[in-house]
Amino acid sequence: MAVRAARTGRPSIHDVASHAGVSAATVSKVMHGVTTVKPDNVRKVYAAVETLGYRADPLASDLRRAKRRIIGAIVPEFESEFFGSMITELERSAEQRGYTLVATSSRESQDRELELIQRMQDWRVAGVILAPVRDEHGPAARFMRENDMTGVLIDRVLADDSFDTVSADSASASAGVAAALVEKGHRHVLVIGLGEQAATVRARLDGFKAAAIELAPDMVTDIILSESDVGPLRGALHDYFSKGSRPTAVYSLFAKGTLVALSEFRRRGWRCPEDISLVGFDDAEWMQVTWPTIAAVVQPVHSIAEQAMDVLFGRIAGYGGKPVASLPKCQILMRESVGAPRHGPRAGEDS
Amino acid sequence: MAVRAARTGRPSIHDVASHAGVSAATVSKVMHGVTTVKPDNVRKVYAAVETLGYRADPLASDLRRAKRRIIGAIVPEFESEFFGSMITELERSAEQRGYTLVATSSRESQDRELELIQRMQDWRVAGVILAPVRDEHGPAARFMRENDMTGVLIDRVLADDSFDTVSADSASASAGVAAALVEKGHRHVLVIGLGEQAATVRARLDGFKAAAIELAPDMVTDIILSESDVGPLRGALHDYFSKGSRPTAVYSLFAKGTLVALSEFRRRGWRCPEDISLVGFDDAEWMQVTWPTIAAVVQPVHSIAEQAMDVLFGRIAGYGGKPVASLPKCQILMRESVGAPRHGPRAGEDS
DNA sequence: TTGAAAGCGCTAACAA
DNA sequence: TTGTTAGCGCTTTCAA
Repeated sequence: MAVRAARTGRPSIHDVASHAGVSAATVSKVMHGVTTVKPDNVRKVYAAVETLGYRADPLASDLRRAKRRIIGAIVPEFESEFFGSMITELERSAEQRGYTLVATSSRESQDRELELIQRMQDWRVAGVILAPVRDEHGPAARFMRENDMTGVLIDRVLADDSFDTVSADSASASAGVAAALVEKGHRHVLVIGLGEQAATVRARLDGFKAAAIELAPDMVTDIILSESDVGPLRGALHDYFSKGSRPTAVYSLFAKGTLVALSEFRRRGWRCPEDISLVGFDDAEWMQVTWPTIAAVVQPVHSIAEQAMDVLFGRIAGYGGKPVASLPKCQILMRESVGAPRHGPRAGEDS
Repeated sequence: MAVRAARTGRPSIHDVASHAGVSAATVSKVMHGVTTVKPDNVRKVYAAVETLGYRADPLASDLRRAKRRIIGAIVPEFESEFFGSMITELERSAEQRGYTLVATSSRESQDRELELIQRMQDWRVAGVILAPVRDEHGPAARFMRENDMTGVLIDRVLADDSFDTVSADSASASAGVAAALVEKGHRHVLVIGLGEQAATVRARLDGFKAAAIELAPDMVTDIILSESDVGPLRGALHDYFSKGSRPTAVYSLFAKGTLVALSEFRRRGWRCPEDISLVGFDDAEWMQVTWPTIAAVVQPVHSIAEQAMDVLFGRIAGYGGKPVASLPKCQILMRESVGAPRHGPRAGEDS
């Protein structure tokens, strides 16, 4: 009796069957807890499983059932704390339900985003969590629509009428930032963002402007949106200050922007918050240990992941209601980098 | 003629076959570029593929070939820049060779590490890149050995005689740090690390001590190793300073330690580098934009990933030589957080 | 309560 | 040059 299959070197369900003196079908039943198997056979099967070290091949099993217990995830990058913890949470949640998460990175490329969603489709994943590069109208989302894929859109998205969406309530977070800045006395704020992230930029910008105007009608809001990449933003920001613009605070709509702003301040010898205040989207561990500590909008990563998976598995189970749009709230951590505006020239400036 | 398969809703190879008026085998041949197919049939198959939007199911294909074009990766966490870029690089490299990377996180747990490697085995992946929680003797590596899995160990590992290993040359990097600190005039350095990461801690520590003693025989090296977690380290570090120890520099052997050190300095009102110098393993984007900029050892992420994948695919291709141990070099960025030791009491200290 | 048979989507051997 | 046949490892009727 061959104890091991010839090809893979691992015992198959047939090896277990012959070892236990039953059929493969019976083994399958035992493995799935079907109760109509004679107790004696159940025992024999378990014994065989034990001695052979048998473990089912989930992919072969999925093939037959025509339903893969795999959830695909596509995020714009792996390098940030935000998406890193997002993947961690999604993975945990998927595994809790007996699924495996296959996480991929679009590396901020819409072309790659499309390739990835196609691969997910090729893999016949049960569902997809897509964090698009730009917004809910990107190529991947379109592909999902055209191919009736089941999935949920997260992060850089607004409400959509084909898919459920979950994203931080950027608008209200921005309103909170505006309120905090106004309260400190700021009346001239520079907002920087990435135009590429169409969905969220709009919400964050509108939320800020609306609240600012309401709370301080004399508020001046400058805006720098870099279309494609972070590089141009760096230049635009430098030009902006070089032309003499002197906002008392900068609000960055995305994580890298906060770094770009800090870098520009450093270049000019400006200190936070003495010379200029700074607050940005996305918290990071380092922000609470540096000098100064950096004020940040904390996105509810856990809630986003949890809610996204909840509705995704609802859809997988066949729920057919209209798409829902969730907007879990952010938290604002006003740290040292935000102070009252100073009067008079900054460090390194002539009168 | 049924254009779509009943079960998955997607056309199968048989749909293409009947649509093109050939057999499934012929379609398969065309898809694989076999040249013994009549040009006319090639054209017909392509046409059918086009109109049906056919794409092969890679998992079904792999099942039959008894070889999955999947590489599994297990890293301790997704949240750090280091492992984030590592996954990005591994993914890129795997895809270049026509494989899909399935990345998972052990969340710094050895139990989970074992479960994950078992799942990789269940999935019959072609190979595994394992970044163990602790070292090359962990449960996952043992499982790989016992089950003849093909894989490569990276990061927190030393040379191994079952598996190829790739990790940054921690010892020489630490020697470089020692040299730089000695050169600045430091003669009392505190080194902090995580005992849990047995493999790298040893190399980094030994490298530092050896070089320090050689370059400055009067060097005093204090060491705090927190066994399990970062939490205890925080306490130990606080106690250490509270007891009056006054090194002029701190060298952190791991990324989080750098944050813990900064946090402790902040708590005491000490400034870098005026009151104490700081240098740590692992660079991060924020380190070059904060005040002060933080000195760091930059690990060669790209090289590690590239070399690991090179040797992994060599093994997959059947190469049977003895395991190799690669040690790509680190780069040391000595930034503002490292200065000459000051004389006299620090800020906030009596006498 | 069981197992033979069929088949998920694909590929590989072989005969024609 | 092609199609038939026989599976990969598993599940699922369905007849016994």
